[in-house]
Amino acid sequence: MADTFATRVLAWFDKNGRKHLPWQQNISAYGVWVSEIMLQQTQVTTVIPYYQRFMQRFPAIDSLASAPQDEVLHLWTGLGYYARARNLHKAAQQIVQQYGGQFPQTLEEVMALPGIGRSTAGAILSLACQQQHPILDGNVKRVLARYYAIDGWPGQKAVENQLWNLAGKNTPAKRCNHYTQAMMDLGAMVCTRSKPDCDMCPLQADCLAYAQGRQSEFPGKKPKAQKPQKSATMLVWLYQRQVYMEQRPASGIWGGLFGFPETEQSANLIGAQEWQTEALPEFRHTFSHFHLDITPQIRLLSAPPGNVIQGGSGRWFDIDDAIEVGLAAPTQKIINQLKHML
DNA sequence: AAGTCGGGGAA
DNA sequence: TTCCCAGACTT
Repeated sequence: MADTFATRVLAWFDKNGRKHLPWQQNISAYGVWVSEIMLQQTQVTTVIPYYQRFMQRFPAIDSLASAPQDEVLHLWTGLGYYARARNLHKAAQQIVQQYGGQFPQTLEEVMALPGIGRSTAGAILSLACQQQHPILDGNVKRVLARYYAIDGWPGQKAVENQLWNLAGKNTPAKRCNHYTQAMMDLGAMVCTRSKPDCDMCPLQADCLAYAQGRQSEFPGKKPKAQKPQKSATMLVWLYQRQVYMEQRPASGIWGGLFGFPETEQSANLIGAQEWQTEALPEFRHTFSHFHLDITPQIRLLSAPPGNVIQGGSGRWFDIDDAIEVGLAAPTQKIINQLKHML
């Protein structure tokens, strides 16, 4: 093979790579950073509208740093992995304090920011600053595991180390930004999880998986575990068109988001007030590691809630107003159902 | 090394 | 249904 790995990948990129994504226009470290965080474990088509809204509201690092956390979480509502938003917000404040609002330019400094690991740091500095760093996201893992026929699940340390070495070996000094984008595009568009389009691949000639007809065997699959099933009742205190929600603890599931009280614990927060109950349909919400069957239960109050909820730390929200705090997807779903019913 | 942390698109 | 996606952090 006359051309090197990187040369072929770059030639493919020039013809077929993605060059019109929102974060590829007027490239800045900040925009690339936001996009990389949103894109962690999240597909491009899902991210694009979130990215647009986020950048419109927070066009620069200092505007993000000075915003209330609730507003940041609000713009993350429905995107999942809310620690990403909390870390992004915290990191913006660190950049203002430690670097005068300028995004740091060394791998060590960038990796020290919350929410940024080695791959994301490499991607930002490569894409935005033309620095030569390898990345190892899901796309690159798949391309390299197939090209070199690397056995084993990349979640295992030894396999991951092997892939990092190969990623570093192939990352060129010239056009490293295009190479980084090219590897992600190749994994997303050609070397796909199922039915890879090998006839369009610039690496076909010496891809070991292709030569052996074993594309589907790489990368090795994660050993699958049975997902536990849990259930929860969400109490929807309702007065006219207002609902009661409490902010969840900063860490743990749905950290920092607002949600309905779960189980019966808030029943004793109510005074001698009368209410009517009304059931909403039960539905299932699935996390990466368990199923949650949710039973929403409306408790319709007949008198103003002014001093009804006594021990609660929550707030009342009018469902017709813009609720500018973070909400988990099931919470948003229940509110939408309510708006339809009432 | 294993567990935690969301939600949705695709097969 | 199951898999897994531009992963990082905690224990």
